[in-house]
Amino acid sequence: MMSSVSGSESKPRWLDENEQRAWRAYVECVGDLFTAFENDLTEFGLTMGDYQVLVYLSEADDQALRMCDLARRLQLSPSGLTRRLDGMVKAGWVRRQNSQIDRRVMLAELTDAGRTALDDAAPGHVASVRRHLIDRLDRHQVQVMAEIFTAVGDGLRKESDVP
Amino acid sequence: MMSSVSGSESKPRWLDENEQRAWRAYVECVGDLFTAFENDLTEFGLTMGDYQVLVYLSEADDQALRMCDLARRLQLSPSGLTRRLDGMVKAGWVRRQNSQIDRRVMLAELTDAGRTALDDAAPGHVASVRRHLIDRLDRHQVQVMAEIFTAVGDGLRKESDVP
DNA sequence: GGCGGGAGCTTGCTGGCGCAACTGTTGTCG
DNA sequence: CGACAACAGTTGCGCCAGCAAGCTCCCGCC
Repeated sequence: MMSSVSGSESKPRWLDENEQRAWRAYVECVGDLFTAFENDLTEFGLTMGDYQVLVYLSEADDQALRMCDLARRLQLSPSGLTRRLDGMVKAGWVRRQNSQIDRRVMLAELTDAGRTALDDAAPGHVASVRRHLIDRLDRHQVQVMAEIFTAVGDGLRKESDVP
Repeated sequence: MMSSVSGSESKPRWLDENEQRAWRAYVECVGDLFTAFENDLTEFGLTMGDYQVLVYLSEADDQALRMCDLARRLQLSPSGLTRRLDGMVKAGWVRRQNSQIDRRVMLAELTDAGRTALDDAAPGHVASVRRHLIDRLDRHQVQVMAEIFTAVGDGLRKESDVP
């Protein structure tokens, strides 16, 4: 008892028809959507994970981010990021660098090869996102989609840092 | 070059601001949302994967489905399903059964324990879905969410069975 | 000023899943 | 009828990611 989920045990407010449709469609779609993006990216020798790393690094001030910050943005555990970077370092896209300011910190820095890989893949990836997702929606749906996921994302973030 | 994605290489139609917002919010949210559901389900000793198996079996005619049909609905590879069922059989929620009609086929059948596990978890899971997702949206947003993901899902299905 | 708590990263272990290869079964076509 | 393609499921292998433990290093507090 007193779980975060309980309180509903008394009276489970089920989903109405519309909610049900939204939920089922979402659950059944999300996985396939992800693998569709992954498949399209293999052409460039990248995974979605790799691609996101490249994007975040390319947007960072010195093309570099602290591991922990990067991990948070990628929603990845520390160990997960360590290993993903292992691969990307070996591929030559990223360089590890010790921070001068805080010697605990490891910086992940985008290499020229990494920037090139991103530039090569970006058009294809955007096209993929359009083809599978964006271009299937009208302006209004895109607008609402943004609202939905910022709202949900905010909610999740709010909950997780209460403790 | 000569990729399936190409045709866009000539002129990469980038995402406008709204599309960008929708896409980023989506990507950054989806993972956390999934793990939120998973965390809430651990309370009942289930994963999202287990839960979905239970749901689909409980909705099937004889509380049973062919492995391949189940795999398709779960968007899971054959081997993936084999192993997931291994766990669920050991947990006593599902029974394997040879089909009389087609001896290649293995049926996955819901046990009474499985039905009970589902009934126990369902209210909490629905509450979780409400808390993290549905109740953060208004009626219209829910409506549009259903539209979005049925449209995208249809698109994905259409593409994948062209070959 | 040094000491304890906590932050940041890595490593060993484990579990889940996809791919490819294999077995057994069915269906089809000459 | 007999051969061959296609289908259903399982198994070996490898990859990726999370958790827990361990190391180094920072910082606040006595």
